[in-house]
Amino acid sequence: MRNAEVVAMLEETADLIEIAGENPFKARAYRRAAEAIAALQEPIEELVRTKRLHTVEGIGESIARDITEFLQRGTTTRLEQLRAKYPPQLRTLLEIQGVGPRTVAMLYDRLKITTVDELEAAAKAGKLAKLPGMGEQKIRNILESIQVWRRQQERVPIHIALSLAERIVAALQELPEVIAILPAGSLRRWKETVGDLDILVAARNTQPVMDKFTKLPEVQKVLAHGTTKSSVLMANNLQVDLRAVEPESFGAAAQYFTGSKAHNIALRNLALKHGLTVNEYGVFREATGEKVAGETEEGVYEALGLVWIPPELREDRGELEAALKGALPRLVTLDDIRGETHSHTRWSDGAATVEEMARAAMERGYEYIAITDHSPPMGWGVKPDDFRKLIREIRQVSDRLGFPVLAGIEVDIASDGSLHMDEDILRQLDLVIASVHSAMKMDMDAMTRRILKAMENPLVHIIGHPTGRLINQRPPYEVRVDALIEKARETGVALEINGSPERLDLNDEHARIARDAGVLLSIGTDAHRTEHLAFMRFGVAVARRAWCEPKDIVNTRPYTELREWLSARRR
DNA sequence: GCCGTTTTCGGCCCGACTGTTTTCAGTCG
Ligand SMILES: Nc1nc2c(ncn2[C@H]2C[C@H](O)[C@@H](COP(=O)(O)OP(=O)(O)OP(=O)(O)O)O2)c(=O)[nH]1
Ligand SMILES: [Mg+2]
Ligand SMILES: [Mg+2]
Ligand SMILES: [Zn+2]
Repeated sequence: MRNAEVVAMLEETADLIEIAGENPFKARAYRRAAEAIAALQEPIEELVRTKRLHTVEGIGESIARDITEFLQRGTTTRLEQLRAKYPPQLRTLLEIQGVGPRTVAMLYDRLKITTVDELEAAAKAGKLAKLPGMGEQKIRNILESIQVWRRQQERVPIHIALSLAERIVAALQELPEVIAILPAGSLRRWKETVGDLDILVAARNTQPVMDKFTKLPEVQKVLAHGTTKSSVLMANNLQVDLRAVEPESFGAAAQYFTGSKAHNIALRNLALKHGLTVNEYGVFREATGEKVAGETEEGVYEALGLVWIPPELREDRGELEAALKGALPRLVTLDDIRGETHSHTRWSDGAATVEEMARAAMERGYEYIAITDHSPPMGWGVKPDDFRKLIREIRQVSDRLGFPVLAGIEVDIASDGSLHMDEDILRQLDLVIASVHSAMKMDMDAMTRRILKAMENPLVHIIGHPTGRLINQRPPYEVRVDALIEKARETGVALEINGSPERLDLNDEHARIARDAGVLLSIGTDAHRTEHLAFMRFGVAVARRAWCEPKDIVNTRPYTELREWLSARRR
């Protein structure tokens, strides 16, 4: 599958078109095509082979020709011509805040600057001052932006972003002018990582809010400071954008600031078809300018003939079409979750006892919890003899508490696809999660075969964290997720949405494909301490972004139904 | 470059902030 390469080619083409100063709509066309292919689940080669490239929205004759040529010779004539004019390493300069395609082109045309270091040197040597439109302030800003660029950090995982946002919201809440606050952007959409924090406030008098926001104690640098919008860089190098509107526009502003950008553009295009125009202040009739909505988000969507769309779905992946037809899914909620399917205790690498985990589950209002400690060969795995004792303890605790505690295991899948635990023990267990923890550097076919073999084992109920990725730390191991999904459909084995915020595995996109295939999913927190049971909200968020309804999630089922599913696998 | 319940040509989301501009281009959300 060469989709990622094609996406990179199209993005480079788009960037270089902009730098070259060609029609910006052409650049947008290339960018839209890149997005469409990034969202594609099928290998692009297959689309080319079966002559279906044109069926992809945003791919016409020229881009189809580019893609075909790229797959044959690894580059395109279009790209070669652009590269001859502007070297591709110029694209790095675009990462510097405030430096866009026009500036990059001028820096190259006039000074042959191609790297950040050269730009810095030229600025310090006073060479930029000769350029048109380059005043002292602009040069100072570029130098400062280069420093920020050098410290630039990766995208922030959602659980960290949530707590940072809470602190800022609390500070803004103190301001007397603030009537309402809403953390928006990718955070409100529950994306797994966020690039910045986007916070919306309602206020009658917005200027003092902006003034006080830019003077918050943790602010390292003020990037912009206007009457309705400001941006700051916090001490931890996280950017925070604040937008303020009057209460009459709060709904429209919430819609705008929640995004995504692609959703906004699609929504605004839909409005135009109805003679309406949408901005962050409201929905207006194009002809008269009359305002028809804006105070609430529901009102904005309603004015366009849509039902309100949950933020998690706002990615322009079919949600507008579904909302038009009134066919949005009834997304699963935290309240729908009836129990925990993946947890650890001191018997392996957890911090709590079986009883503590069970009591914590009861406190959450669950109907059941499965204790699923590790198997060998991990050093902390429970050895077969100890596992018999662990099972006894689980039964005793369950009896004592009068609360269903399932005896489970997270068994390691060996390189050959066999399970690292005695079969007689697996038979005694109520719930078996099988997952990969070792020998992750296998080639794609071998890894896929390994997991498929485990799925064919009738003792296995769930495949845990199916791709093994750790957010910002480790890429997924190479595996054909579509093959796992197909096998899950065939066998009835559930795939896990691991809700541990460093994993979130399956991710939203894979979980959506699984759901569309009718595959059952299990949301487990992989709790290693009692507090980790609260990670369930992150797992639910992934499921919601995957369009999952309660019926798609096995642990929305009541205890008896869960037991029926578990034993049905064994027959 | 793409696309079509108004179009095969003429649009393409829409607005805030900044710096250097004397009326707005560039960049970003
Ligand atoms: N209409 C419109 N809205 C935009 C545009 N760019 C950004 N927005 C809106 C939608 C975004 O969700 C919101 C915040 O912008 P961000 O750049 O912070 O993006 P977002 O938070 O979605 O993703 P992030 O995790 O920050 O990369 O502003 C745009 O070009 N047009
Ligand atoms: Mg954002
Ligand atoms: Mg932002
Ligand atoms: Zn685990």
